[in-house]
Order: sequence, then structure tokens, then C-alpha cells
Amino acid sequence: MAPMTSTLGFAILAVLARADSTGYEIATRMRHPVGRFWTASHSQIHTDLQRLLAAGLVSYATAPGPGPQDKKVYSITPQGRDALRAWVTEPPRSQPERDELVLKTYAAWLADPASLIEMFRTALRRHEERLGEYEADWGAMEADPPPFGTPAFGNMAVLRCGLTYERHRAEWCRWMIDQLSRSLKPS
Amino acid sequence: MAPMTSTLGFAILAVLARADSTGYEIATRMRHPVGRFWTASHSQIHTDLQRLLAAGLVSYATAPGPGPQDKKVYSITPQGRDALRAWVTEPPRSQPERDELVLKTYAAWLADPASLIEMFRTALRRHEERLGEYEADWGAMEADPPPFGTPAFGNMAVLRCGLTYERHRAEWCRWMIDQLSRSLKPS
DNA sequence: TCGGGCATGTAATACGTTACATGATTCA
DNA sequence: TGAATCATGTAACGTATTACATGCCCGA
Repeated sequence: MAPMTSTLGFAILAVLARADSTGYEIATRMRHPVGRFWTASHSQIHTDLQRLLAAGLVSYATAPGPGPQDKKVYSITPQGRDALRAWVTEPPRSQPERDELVLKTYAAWLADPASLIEMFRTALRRHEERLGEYEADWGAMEADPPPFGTPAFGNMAVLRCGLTYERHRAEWCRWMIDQLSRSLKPS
Repeated sequence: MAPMTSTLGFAILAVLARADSTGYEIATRMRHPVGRFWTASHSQIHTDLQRLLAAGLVSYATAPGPGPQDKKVYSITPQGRDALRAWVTEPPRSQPERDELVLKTYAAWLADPASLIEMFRTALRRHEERLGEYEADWGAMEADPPPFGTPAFGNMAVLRCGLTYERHRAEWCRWMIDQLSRSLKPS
């Protein structure tokens, strides 16, 4: 069975399943918090919404907008909700895993260790920052965890993933810095 | 300063910096072991090699090939090596982080918990398998760690990343399974 | 003899980013 | 007055996947 829409389409449906939104609002949520695991520019979202509309997975109501055109508040349709629900439990296609920092690391043996240490220190700082944010969010949630069946359950689940991911990344950066430091001053 | 080539170009250079190869061999290494952090199809590699050639970053020697055409054994040029070395320590552009399983998780609250458990169990198995492989490789390396300046250092560094990544993923999958199981039979 | 590995490439299509284009309101 | 936010869209370009096209050699 061919999929109804691209993965981006499901990302949009996942956002609309939580709240009706304009294309602009979807784009905003695509930056934060969805941006940690899926991204899209507003132009891509607008074009994809037209496809979802043609497929009957979303509908919209017009409202007077700030610009020259009316704004369109999109909603997920029952068919859209069904399609999303079915897609969620389908096994994810093995995906292209692209990680520029790791690729650089693969070729790191050619480069200057001191510059590499600086690069990994910058990366480490970023990961520690994010980890701090996630841990704060986690603390607020842990007290009474949201039950399955509510959107907040999804929030908690992806937060948990981000948390362990940032820990792993920070740990690896520290290991890299340690290894590279040793190569600078061998005992 | 505009980059000399796309990221894929640097991935190819990183492979050629280890050993001269035909386009076919590069494609093979792009599946394993490079495939864990960068992927490309052979058609993309062939076209990109032509660009790298035009830019003077690679050269090739012809040899009689199995098919109708001669095979081309590519080498990285000194300029290619310089470009790669310089690229390695440039800060990575923040990249589009796309993870289908996490996206599904974000919408998981809509779906059937039992099916979700199955999906995460499958994912967990895959991560544990890989972790096993990585740990075996690691054990073989840990005894005498390769020094910086050798390609094997790059191998070890990316292996270390894979190791902590798979651990994080497996841990998260177990947490998800646990959460979802609780929602099935609440005490 | 038939499928898989080795080896080269092109073409069509899909997906994603950046730039272009418009325009009201709000806040400094 | 000028930048930021809200709000819509199109066009051009770059990157990536899939399909098409060829053909030898080797082992089952």
C-alpha cells in the first residue's frame, strides 16, 4: 500500500492533531518544539497543506488575516486522524542518518588536534545547554506524568528521548576532548 | 567563503583519504561502515566524483574493468586533502535532525498501545544487536588504542559515538515500552 | 542458466532550501 | 521610520532517490 502522503505530511497532521493552526503557526511549531526531530520551511508547509487538502486529510476555515489575503485556519479531518493513527504504528522506514559532526570525526585524524578540541568544546556546550533545558522541563513533568491518550504524553515521550540523546552526545564530546588532549601531550 | 563542494563531496574525500577506490567501492563503503553517519547512492557518487574531478580535488587512473567501460580508480589530490583538512575543523552547520521514530512518538498518544509496544520492541532489538557488534569491535580496539594521525583513530572515534548512541536509543526504547505497558494495565 | 557481484553511467522524479513578492499591525 | 511579527504564496535551485541501461565474470 502506497503511503497517503510524505513524512512531512504526517508531521503536519501531528501538529494539527493537537490544535487547529494557520500555515504560519505550523511553521513556528516546526521550529520549536517539533524542530528537534523534524523540520520544514514555511514554503514547504504551504505547498504540502494543499496536497493534504486535495487528499481530504485536512480542511480549513477562512478568517480575516493581517496581510492582503485571508488567513486559513487548518483542521485535521477524521480521515486525516485515521491516516495519522495508522501511520504511527507502521515500522519506520530505515532512514538516511546524516550527521555532519560524526563525518568530520571520521576524517579528524588528518586535522589539527587543537582546533578539533575547540570544535568539540563548542558542541559540548550546546549539548549541555539543551540538557539543562530538558532537565528543567522533565522536573516539571515528572511529578504527575500525563496519562496515555493525551497530547502531553507525546510531549513527555519525545522529551525523554531528547534527554538521553543530549546526555549521550555530551558524554561522547567529553570522551573526544579527552582523547584529543592526550594526543597533544603524551606522557 | 563558499564551500568547495557539498557535504557529500567531503564524505567521498574522507573515504578516498583512506584508500584509492572506484566509484563502486566508494558506494560500498557508503553503506558500511560510513552509512551509519552518511549515505549516498552510487548514482549520486558518480555525478559528484565528476564535480570533484573538475574542481581538482580528486584524480583517477584507468584500469581494465569488468563491464564495457574501463574502471576508474580515484585518488584524493593534495588540494583535495587540504580542502578536507580545512573542512573538518569548521563548525558543522546546524543540520536538519529528522527522526521518523521520534515523530511517530510525538503522535503516539493517538494510537494503539499494544501495537506501539511491538514497534518499540522491534526497534529495541535492532539497537541491542548493533550495540553488541559495536561492543565486540570496541573490545578488539581498546587493548591498544590507535594513535591520532592514523585512519584507525577516526574509526575508533566514530565507533565510540555509535556505541553511546545505541545505548541511549536502547535505554529510551525500554523506557517507552515500560510506560506503554503501564498504560495497558494500570494498578 | 540464472542470480549476484563488479563496474559504469543517465534520466526522471521527489524532497528541501533560499530567494522573491506582498502587505497590515505593533513596538521601539 | 524602521524592524519584527503575522500571514500568504510562487519560483529557482540544489540535493537525494529510484528507475533505466549496459555487460562481464563467477559460482551454484
